[in-house]
Amino acid sequence: MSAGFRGIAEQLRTQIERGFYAPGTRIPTEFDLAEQFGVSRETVRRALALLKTEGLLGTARSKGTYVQHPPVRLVIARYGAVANASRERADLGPWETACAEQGIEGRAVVTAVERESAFPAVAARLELEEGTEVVRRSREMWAGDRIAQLQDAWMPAALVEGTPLAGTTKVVGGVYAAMAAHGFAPGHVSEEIAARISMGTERERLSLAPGAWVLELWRITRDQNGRAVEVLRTVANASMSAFVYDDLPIGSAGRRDQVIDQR
Amino acid sequence: MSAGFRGIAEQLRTQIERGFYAPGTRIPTEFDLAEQFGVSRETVRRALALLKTEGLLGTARSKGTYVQHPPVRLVIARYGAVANASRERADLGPWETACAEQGIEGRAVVTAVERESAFPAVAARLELEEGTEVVRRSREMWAGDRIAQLQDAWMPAALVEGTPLAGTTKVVGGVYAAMAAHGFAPGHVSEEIAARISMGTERERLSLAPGAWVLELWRITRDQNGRAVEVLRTVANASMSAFVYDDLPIGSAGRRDQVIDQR
DNA sequence: CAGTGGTCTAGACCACTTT
DNA sequence: AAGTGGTCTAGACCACTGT
Repeated sequence: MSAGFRGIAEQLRTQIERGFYAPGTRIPTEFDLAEQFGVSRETVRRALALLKTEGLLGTARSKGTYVQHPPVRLVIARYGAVANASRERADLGPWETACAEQGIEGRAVVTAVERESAFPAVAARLELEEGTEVVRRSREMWAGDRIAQLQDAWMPAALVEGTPLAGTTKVVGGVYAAMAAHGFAPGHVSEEIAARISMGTERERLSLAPGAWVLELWRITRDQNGRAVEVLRTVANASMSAFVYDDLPIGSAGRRDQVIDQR
Repeated sequence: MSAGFRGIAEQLRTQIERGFYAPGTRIPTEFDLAEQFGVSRETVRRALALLKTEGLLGTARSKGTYVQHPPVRLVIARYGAVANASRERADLGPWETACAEQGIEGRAVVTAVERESAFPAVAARLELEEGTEVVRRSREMWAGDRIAQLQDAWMPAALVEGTPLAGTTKVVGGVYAAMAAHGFAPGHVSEEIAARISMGTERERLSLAPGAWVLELWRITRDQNGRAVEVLRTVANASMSAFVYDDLPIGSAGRRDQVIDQR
């Protein structure tokens, strides 16, 4: 039970959870813990490594090992009444508005708008030939001092040419409104959520530890005629995010069994 | 680049991705790798530990280190047209059907049906006083020889008393049909998806490595009057799962991301 | 029995920060 | 200069597997 580095990790985990070591405070040095537990420093380091991958501890080189604050979970409404809640100021995007409502400073920063060839994952979702020209809008969604999400949106170049959607500036009034104004009003969307290990550049941009996970969400937006007009990929810090689908209607209106759960 | 245990991990990762070490095959022993890279065995072990938390490698005690097969992603339709796809055999539940469509043998096993007091997370979602009596149905969702999901469903005891829903056998025709037959037909559902580190018993039951992540999905089902009649918690192997919401209708009011809560 | 991965040690050097 | 975490080593013993 209490033997080995796993046992040491368990004891430390308990102490953290019970508040003996409070979030933000420093725990004893590796040498001190080694002496305290009567083991070598390497054994302590193995225990600490476990707690680091669990997100309970973080280290600052040459400074010490700190108890991490529990991650702020941004609950992001993807659908439903909540998603249409009050939005007084039209100059603020949904991300900023939402964060503001929670007392978080939210910013959405457009990092790139570029024309490129659709790679397979994008082409398939837009129902285009691979290599067809598309316009990519890349954005960083900030929550406080961290990037919570990276977003890339692709639209067929033929569709957005000459509209503000192909420009590098923020789209005033929102992307969906602009789409509607140019004749391809969104009709419905499909979303897919999966989790995976963070990779290369995104790990740095999201300030994630090696081995930390991300949530990858793909959304396909179709117009009233069912034509795919936009595909959006969101890569989110998994421990900071939750996605909500509110008030999905089921049962009535001739559609039977619309929700498949795992029964 | 090639220095240190991270560099060794990177070289091995590349070799695995390029097929030099194929899925299911054994890689050289730790001693051999140490000699091959000209480092100590401990350094090799640190590199292997990285690849294990990434899910690329697995170890069998006293047998060797093996390249893991890429995880099978079970795409699980939560909503929409896909969820209404062919379902010829009424005796098969949605889980079995979904698995069959992806060429996997799926089974749903009821592991427990018990009466208990609602703990806070359940009581809040069912809008009950904490401690109110509820009936829990626990199930394991198998995909092949592994458990892909653990599910617990709670319903107010007062609602299901005397119906098949309080029984320990599989509910023929589906839970939703049984609910409708007893006067609380489902009207709409809300779902919330988040990711977190796997814990204690669930890690063993899902055959996960320490530090592996799970997706936790909560669904609240409401009847036509908006009363919460069931809450379902699904804990899924994160690397094996994808959740899909198809054909979500967008009102003219628009639908947008929003941060609605913080914890 | 030898082979394999799991654990542990005592000591070393480094890069970096704080005093 | 002292303290701290990051890396690495050479060697040891264990539990378990397969021959």
